[in-house]
Amino acid sequence: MSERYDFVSIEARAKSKWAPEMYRVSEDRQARKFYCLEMFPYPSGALHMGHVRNYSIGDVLARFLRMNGYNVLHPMGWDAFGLPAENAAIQHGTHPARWTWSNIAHMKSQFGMLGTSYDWDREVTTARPDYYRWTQWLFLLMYGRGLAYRKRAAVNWCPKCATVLANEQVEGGLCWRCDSAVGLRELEQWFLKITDYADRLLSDLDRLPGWPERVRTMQENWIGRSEGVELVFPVAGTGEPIPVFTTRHDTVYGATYLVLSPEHPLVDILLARHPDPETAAFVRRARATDPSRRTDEDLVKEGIATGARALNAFSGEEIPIWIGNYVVHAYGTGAVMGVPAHDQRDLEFAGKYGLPVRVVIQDPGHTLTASTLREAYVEAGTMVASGPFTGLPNSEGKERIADFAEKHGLGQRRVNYRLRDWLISRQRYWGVPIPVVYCDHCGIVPVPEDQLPVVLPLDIEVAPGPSPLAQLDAFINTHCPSCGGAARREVDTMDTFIDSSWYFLRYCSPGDQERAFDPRKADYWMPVDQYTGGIEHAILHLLYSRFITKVVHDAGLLKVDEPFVRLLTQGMVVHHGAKMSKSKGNVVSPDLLVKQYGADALRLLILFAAPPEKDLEWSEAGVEGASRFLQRVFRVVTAHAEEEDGPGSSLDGAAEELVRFVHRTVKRVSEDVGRRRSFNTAISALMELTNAIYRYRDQVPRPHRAATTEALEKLVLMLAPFAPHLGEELWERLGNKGSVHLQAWPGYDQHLAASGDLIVVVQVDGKVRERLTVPAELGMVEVQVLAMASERVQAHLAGKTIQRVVAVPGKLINIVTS
RNA sequence: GCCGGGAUGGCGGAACUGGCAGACGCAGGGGACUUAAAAUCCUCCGGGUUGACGCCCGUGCCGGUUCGAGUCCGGCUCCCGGCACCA
Repeated sequence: MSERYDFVSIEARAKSKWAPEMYRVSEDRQARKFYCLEMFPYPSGALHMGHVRNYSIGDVLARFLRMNGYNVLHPMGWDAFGLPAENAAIQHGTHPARWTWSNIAHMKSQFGMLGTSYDWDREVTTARPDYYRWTQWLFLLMYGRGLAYRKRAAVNWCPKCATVLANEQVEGGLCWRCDSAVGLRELEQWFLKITDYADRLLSDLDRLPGWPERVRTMQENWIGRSEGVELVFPVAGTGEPIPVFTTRHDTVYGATYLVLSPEHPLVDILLARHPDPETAAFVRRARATDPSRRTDEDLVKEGIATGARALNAFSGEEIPIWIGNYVVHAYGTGAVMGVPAHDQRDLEFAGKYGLPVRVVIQDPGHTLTASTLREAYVEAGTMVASGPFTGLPNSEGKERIADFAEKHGLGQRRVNYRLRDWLISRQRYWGVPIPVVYCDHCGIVPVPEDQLPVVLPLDIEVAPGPSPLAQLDAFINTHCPSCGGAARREVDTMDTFIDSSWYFLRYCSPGDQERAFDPRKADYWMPVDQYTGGIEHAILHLLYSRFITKVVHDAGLLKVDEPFVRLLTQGMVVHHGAKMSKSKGNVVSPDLLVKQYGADALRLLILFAAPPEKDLEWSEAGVEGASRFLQRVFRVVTAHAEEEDGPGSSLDGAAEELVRFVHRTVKRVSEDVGRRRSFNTAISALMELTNAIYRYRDQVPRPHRAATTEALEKLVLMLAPFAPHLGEELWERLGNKGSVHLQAWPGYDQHLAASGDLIVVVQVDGKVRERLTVPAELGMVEVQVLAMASERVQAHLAGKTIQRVVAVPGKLINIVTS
């Protein structure tokens, strides 16, 4: 009666064997370092399947690289500030801190359950003063470098979260967290000048070949660089300059009007000069439209003439100035020139309001006429009706007009970005206090570094409505660090994305009391060699982290200026075709699965079922398959271990073939996990090896002892990163001492892996007609002779003339007939 | 509209540099063991055709390059993701 695979006791035994110091690391300049990082979780309550996937990937890599001799930094922590804690506090009458700490405790125990290999000595928690003190320090660093500033602006406001949001956190006009429609509010808020870094954030994407194309493209789109010219149109009569940004300055002779955004400062000036109730009403209405509807495609393009005119210095004409609801104030200069013939939007606008259309770029194919133009012509062509530039190809005209504008003070070349500065103020309690006080005498005064942290008071009541900080006099009232007089503290907290945009630096020296991170240690560990996390952070967290890293680099505190060398964005875990969520009722609990099948089976399945970057459709049957495989491994190792020791039968052909198979598998798995990060194929290779071992043992009366031991030991070593508990158990049962996770990754003999019999395909005219099993050492000339001798091949060659023979060594022979 | 990614058996997927399409697993059919079941093992499993050996077709669609295309090129269709009155 053979023993069954009892994962409950095996996993408990393995865990009891693992000491915390097993994965503890320090800087070792002799060893090759590897920083293996997974996005730390928000402590929302419990780990879900998405987490299991994320952290299984990271754990396999960390264990694999450790076995390969790397000094692996593999830390974990908690992105612990955030709104859900406040909402939970309101709902359940608890405190955000208590809710957060208890979630962390539970989730940490779940990590233990999964058997992940973290250096827990490096645990960071963003909501603890020993961490957020340095988040505040980072803010001061940026303030000192002119990268943090306060500005009154119309900002995104989520009514449900009762706070403002950064542009990146508004998705299609809706709040990224709660999907409420976002409105606009005119508020004075703190911003970080990420736009100063727009160019570098864009161009340095080229230095990230280890990132998925998809993510780089998304960041590229988000930054939205466009090259053009800012042309100045003076107001006729008064001469006030109206700069407009355009990428089509080659069409400037076709500009027949200007359009200002409703928020443009000149609008109020012109209105004051020529009061008109209709225009005033239009402006009021346009300004009140919230941003979610403003960028709506269905928004009707509307405008109104101001009556004022501006000079088109190129054509010498005076053209009307309009106000239009479709002009985005925050982009460019908030004013555009209207060229109906060569811009679809302008053509529609001109059509609606009877503005003149003038063709200035001619289609080389067929001649365009302004009166019959139904679609704007936006392709390349020859410039016409464009003064001295007439006759030029428009691409050349573009350069000439830009040169001309710069020479005559009519405008300048400019680069514009879609990216906006990062709004970081949040009208919420559970976050990092912005370390600033407001003094009637001195104005905005940053809290000096030696007075950090500005502690978030914990003795508060969280209730719906405004942040409790804003009502807490004991917090608000303070002294000015500069003049000592009475002053008020900033009551807003920081966007929690700041917390997570530098945590990878803190992991390098988590206990440092003197500074955010020790540069010597950070320079050792950074950059993160492999970062794993969800695609949903393609812009948000990943762009912010790149920005902060560059700032810290520029401050001379860090050698690297890109944080993540290689990025793996894992796909979602879906169930019944939809992302798992409580509201859809399709959630599968990892705890339950661990109870039913064990952590090893769960980890194995989640890596086996799909390549890491693809979405994974959850299947209950799959986990049974994974469990079945582990049982097969368990049974064969146990059977072998129980067999009498001894030489077994001699090293015959079958045993030799097994050894070759082992070496081939080690090669495959090493490449799949190491170079390709292809865990699903690595696991399938391990399954094939297991099948081969079974086949061998069935084939011979007494298996060759050494060959079988080698096969099983290597199988167990390679399985260990995926199924760490079973790996540990079986390593011991094979008679080995010490943890399997501290062993060296098995090597393989290149020659052995490439030796043995192989199958060469013989084609006639590209169609497979024969498969020859030949020794790998056999030359292709000999193989060709065998191929020609084949009856089947001969049958297909009957009556044909051989024209040529293509031979691919070790693979195929193709006999081509005429 | 622009940009990026994708489409392979009943299902998840494999085929890495142009060289055996469907590895590995799931589901299913048949069988062995068993009083029976579970577990385990063996076997079949893209379509058509054949008594059989085989032969023909087949990687979203149309065409091309090549001795040879799931893979490369051109043109489409559909799906997913990002951006979008950004001038």
